[in-house]
Amino acid sequence: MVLEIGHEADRCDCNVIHEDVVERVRLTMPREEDLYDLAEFFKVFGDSTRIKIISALFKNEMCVCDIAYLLNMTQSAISHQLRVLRQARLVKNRKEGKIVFYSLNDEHVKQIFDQGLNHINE
Amino acid sequence: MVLEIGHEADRCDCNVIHEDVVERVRLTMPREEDLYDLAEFFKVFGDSTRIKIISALFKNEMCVCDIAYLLNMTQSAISHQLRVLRQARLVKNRKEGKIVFYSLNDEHVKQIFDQGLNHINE
DNA sequence: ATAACATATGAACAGTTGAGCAAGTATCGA
DNA sequence: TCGATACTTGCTCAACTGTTCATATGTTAT
Repeated sequence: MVLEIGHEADRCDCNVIHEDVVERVRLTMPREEDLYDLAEFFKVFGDSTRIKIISALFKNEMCVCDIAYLLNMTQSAISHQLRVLRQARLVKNRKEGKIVFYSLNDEHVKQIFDQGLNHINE
Repeated sequence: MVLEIGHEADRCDCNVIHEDVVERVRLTMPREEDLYDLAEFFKVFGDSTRIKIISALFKNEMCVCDIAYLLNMTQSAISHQLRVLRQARLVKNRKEGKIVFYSLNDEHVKQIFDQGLNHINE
């Protein structure tokens, strides 16, 4: 098999390659960077503490302390996770004196959450 | 504040708790176990290698070697990740002699994938 | 049988991540 | 101004995860 210059087959250690299929697929795939961002996005959903927080905020905005109480975890742990959710733009907050209320910040979240539930319940 | 017997406020180290809100939220939340499974499910999407594999399989079924070639990774690495995807019931495979072809196994996957893309592109 | 090859798997290792602790910031009330 | 309180953040460590290497399994051709 003739490899083109610069062809990225350095690590692939097998021979049966359906070149036509691979190249066709390559054309349809999103940019590498977008796929990376997408994985980062789903990573945020991939932790049970964060999923619980998201699930809780569907019903009501809540302050950090309420969430810590609800989930029986330290305020620090919740605050750390809220930061992750904030950075992913999944939650927003408003301040009322000392108290910070968090709520969801995205319309897609509920749909993604529910479709995930569909999958695990089928 | 009076704590009920067996109340799970052991680790919460603050005082301002909106009990009514918290208890109302608690009633609407899915079972702990389902939330755990949901996090496990999203964890599978939270790795760029697996996202690339999923993204590739939208277009065509492919053998392990094709995927390794496409992503310029070792066959072993791909095989390991395909196992994760298989265990999450996201892909299925069919065997043709020595070659194993993988394809997607779920209708929700495309929707979840696309809604994730919506989020990062907004 | 034996060789060749596509894929799977186990162990090891590096890198990442979540939680707790302790210290810090910001706001309120006295 | 001072203490109390709601929250945030830096650090550390144990636990987890993805990749590689070496090896095993299963299929085909000779």
